[in-house]
Amino acid sequence: MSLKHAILVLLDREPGSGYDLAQRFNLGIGHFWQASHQQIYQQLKMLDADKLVRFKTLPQEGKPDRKLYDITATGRKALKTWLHAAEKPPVVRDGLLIKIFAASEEDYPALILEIDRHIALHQATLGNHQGVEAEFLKLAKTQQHKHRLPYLTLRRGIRYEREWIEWLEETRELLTNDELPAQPA
Amino acid sequence: MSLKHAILVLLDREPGSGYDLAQRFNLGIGHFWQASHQQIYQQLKMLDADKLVRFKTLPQEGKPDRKLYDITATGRKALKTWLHAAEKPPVVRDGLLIKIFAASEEDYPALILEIDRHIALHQATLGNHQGVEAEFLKLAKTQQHKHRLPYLTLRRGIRYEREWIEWLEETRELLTNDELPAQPA
DNA sequence: AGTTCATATGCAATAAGTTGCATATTTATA
DNA sequence: TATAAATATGCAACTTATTGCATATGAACT
Repeated sequence: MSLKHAILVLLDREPGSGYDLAQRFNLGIGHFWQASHQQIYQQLKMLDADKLVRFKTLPQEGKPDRKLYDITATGRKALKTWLHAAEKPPVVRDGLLIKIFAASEEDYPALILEIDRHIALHQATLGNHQGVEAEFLKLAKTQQHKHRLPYLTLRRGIRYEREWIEWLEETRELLTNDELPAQPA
Repeated sequence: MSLKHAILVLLDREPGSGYDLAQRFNLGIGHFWQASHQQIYQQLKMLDADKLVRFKTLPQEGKPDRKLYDITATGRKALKTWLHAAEKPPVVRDGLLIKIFAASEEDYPALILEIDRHIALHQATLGNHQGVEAEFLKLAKTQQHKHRLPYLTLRRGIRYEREWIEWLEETRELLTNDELPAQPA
């Protein structure tokens, strides 16, 4: 299961609490893996039961105690094994495409509004990604080299969003004018 | 839930058995929704309980009886309502990207083999999509117009696969030579 | 003074998807 | 002649993810 390994990867880079991990999922690797804090806490508990991670409790005032998790040697071994195993490409399940597939002309106005909404969402995500890229590009070449692999995955995120926007804009145009595409995809 | 509505969409176009639907998922709309036969049978049962579909049993010899499902008026109404509701963009969860993110140099050879495997998978899918597109392009313009929306979703599938292949090939190249990308994404 | 946000963890119920198994025949392939 | 593939439906167990709720405080906003 990949969520477990995503957590192991993050903890391998730097120990942290469930809360920390939730932030790293959002800000650091959200372009290829998303997880809610509920899911993260559940998985940390299971990873602990399997001895792949361990934690020490840091008492705090007012707030619940922080549990600082760290990967174990067993965890590192499991991670390495998983890293060398075959991975299935993700299954595609896209509700918006069902809607576009199934629409009739009376649905076009609503659909175009929905497409606009999605364009805005993807543009926002793209903007975030490009912000992160800009930070990376400011680094010295040696630092860039150090973070090259995360950067390669970010490039995938950027292109994914860009591709979405291009397709959505083209599709919006074709729906508006009820036309066929001028060329093959 | 979208799987239910994907089934309603297919039944709205043409009644069919669970088995038929599984084929249509594979061959017709697999580029934006995938479902196993087990899942389809489960959902058909629930859709029937909710009166969104109904079926008649067609006795057969040797094989189990075919249950020919059809959408009901209630089902059509539910479908229309869903079609006009907002849809969240699909969450991204990609195990291969975790692996690339987390790899160290000793993992590169295994990773490059895995990337090659994924390139082949995406190329096969792209080939299938392009075969379907070629069929579409052979049709007369009036026929093309009739199937324009499914074709627009297919274009998305084609570009998705193409984008994957481009990124995988570039990434493979950069990993092989341990280089940084020449330009921003 | 009241609301929202950030910090920090968690339970419980439900929904959605996967995996493995079971049955039974016909037709095509090696 | 044996094996696999296509036809046709389904149960059961399990895994994975979502949704809603609960708690408790400090800081910042309105």
